[in-house]
Amino acid sequence: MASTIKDIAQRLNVSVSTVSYALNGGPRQVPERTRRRVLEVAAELRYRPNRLARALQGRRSHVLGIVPTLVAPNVAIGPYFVAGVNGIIEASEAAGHDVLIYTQHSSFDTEEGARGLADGRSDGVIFLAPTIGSPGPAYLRDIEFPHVVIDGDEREGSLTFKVDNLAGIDIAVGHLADLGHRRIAHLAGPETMRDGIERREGFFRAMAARDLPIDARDVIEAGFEARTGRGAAIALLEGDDRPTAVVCANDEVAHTLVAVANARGLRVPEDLSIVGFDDSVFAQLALPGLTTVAQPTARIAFEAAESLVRLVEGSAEEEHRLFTPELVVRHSTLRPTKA
Amino acid sequence: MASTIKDIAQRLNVSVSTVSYALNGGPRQVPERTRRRVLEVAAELRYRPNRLARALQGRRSHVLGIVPTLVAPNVAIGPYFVAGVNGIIEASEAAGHDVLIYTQHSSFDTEEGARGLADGRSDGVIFLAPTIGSPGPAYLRDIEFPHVVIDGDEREGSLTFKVDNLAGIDIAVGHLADLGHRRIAHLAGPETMRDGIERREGFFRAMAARDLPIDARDVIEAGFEARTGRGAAIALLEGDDRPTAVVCANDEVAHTLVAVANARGLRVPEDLSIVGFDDSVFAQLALPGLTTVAQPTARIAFEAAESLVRLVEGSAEEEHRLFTPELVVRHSTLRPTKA
DNA sequence: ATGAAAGCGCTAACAT
DNA sequence: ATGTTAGCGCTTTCAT
Repeated sequence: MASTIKDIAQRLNVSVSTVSYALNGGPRQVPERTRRRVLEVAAELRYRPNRLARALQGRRSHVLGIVPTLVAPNVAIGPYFVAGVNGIIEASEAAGHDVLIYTQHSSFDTEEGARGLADGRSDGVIFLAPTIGSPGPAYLRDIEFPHVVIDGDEREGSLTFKVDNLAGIDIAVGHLADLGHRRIAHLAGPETMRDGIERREGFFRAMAARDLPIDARDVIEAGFEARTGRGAAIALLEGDDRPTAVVCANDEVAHTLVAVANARGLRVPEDLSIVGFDDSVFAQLALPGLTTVAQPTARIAFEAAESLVRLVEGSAEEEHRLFTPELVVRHSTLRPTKA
Repeated sequence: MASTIKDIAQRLNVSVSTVSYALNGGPRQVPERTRRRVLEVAAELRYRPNRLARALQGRRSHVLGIVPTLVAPNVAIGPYFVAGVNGIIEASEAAGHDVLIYTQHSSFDTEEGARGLADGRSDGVIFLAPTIGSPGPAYLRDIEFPHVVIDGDEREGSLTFKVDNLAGIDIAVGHLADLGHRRIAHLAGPETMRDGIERREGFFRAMAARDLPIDARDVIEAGFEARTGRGAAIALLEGDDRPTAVVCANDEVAHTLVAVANARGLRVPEDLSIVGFDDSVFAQLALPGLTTVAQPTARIAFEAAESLVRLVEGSAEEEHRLFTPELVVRHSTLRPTKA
């Protein structure tokens, strides 16, 4: 059995409050001599503070919760998730918080499940790319539990952080159009996620803005994962009448498209130009290096976590931050070869 | 202010115990009628259980802690860490636990810091590739706090899980030797980490077992990251008298070596064969596809987490599991070209 | 059947 | 200066 401040107090014949103050160095003064003896006995007894008890009493756990998207069993392995978690961890560490990952993600889709988030174990939570209509953020807003949303809906009462998807897709399409492409396709993200919807919308707008026609066969839902994108990639490339360039919903799908294209004997970028979205760690390692719309995922998450910390501490400025993406040109895009 | 069972009890003029039993469905019987009314009022008051209080009382938090290695600020971004965390999350979810990442990693290197791990917030912790001599595992063993160690020292009193590094390097060297390479180099991992040490040791043994000489210039410490490996890669390749093949401490270093080799005008695998270690997600996407020693990182972590759960629950079998790696041959290795 | 009360380990307000 | 005590929200033993 681990020892407690009570054990220390008994050994020294002092009160628990004295021990508590000695251990914490305040707020009440404790004579140096007593303080030292407390510390000695604490070491001797291998005392370690129970942060659970402290959190219960102080109503502060110093933990930030992360609610992963409800997408797949392997969420935690995607580069987007990883970058986000990394940013959150960095910010948390700086703020003296630890990070709790709510793993029971299958249940967060119901209010029932969302209730489990505000359970005292975290001071606030971060939704990482919640699916559209997920009741979590709305529920937490109702009960006024501190939370921020990354890449989700900009609802009132929630702090939100996301990349400017419209602008991102616009520079992607612009880049391809500048190279001379006219038939440009889009492997779209899931309709169940904000980023998916906005990028698709952005594609339509960017094409329209340039008076570029969109072939009905050229917009196919591909999801956000390699696994889900394969079928769409195959469908897009079958037959000889195909686009000369593709804007993908994210890098993972873009990599898959490269692989599928290669398997079909198409060379990238000579026969097909491909643009990704995210600039995940893979993008530069891949062959060819992927031209992609870079979003500062880790920094977005970092700032979201920082805001959450402020929110927890009471300085509650509502904000909806939009981060500006940038095009990174590598080697998966080229002017179309004259047929 | 969030409502508590006390609020519910007052509203209904029943005792808190009745409410508690009604809410939890036991262990004591509560008349159906009362039970329903409790549930109604609970919903009305937006009651949600405080798991902190429950954990304090029940001495079980249902949280597994992860202690990341003390390596770099960006630990959480490496594919190894990611795979490990993913495995842990999967296992935790299945066991009904959440996952707490202890982010204050700068401090775990001292016993002082290690003490902060057994703070009641987690039922047990998982060390993910702790540095050699890190006092954490030893300390937790002393205070008998449940913990498991992945890719660390096999110390008594701790459950350990790791890949068979010696065997892994042996098949890597064997593969290269079979191809006909004789001058094989090793970009070694850090001496501060178990995997680094064992793989280096494995390299010496595997070479000796095949009567292959090792040039003193051909074993260079490169760390486990792209950042740390670059210098070593450059040093290894400078001059014309260089090895024909290199066994790298892990995939990240191998990818860096490929990049450095390309920058020097060397083609992989024609001019230089490269073997990695891990089979991280990058390995197959990279160009050329990386020949590497695959270790089931996620599964190792998964099983470690499962064992930890059992340990927490009292079935304490000491174990030191060794997982068998496998060679995955892709396109970064080839027989040496006759000079 | 159900209420009262102890106690998990801690902090801090309230004595003295 | 320091001790006593009331909670934080919950579970569970002990009474009734």
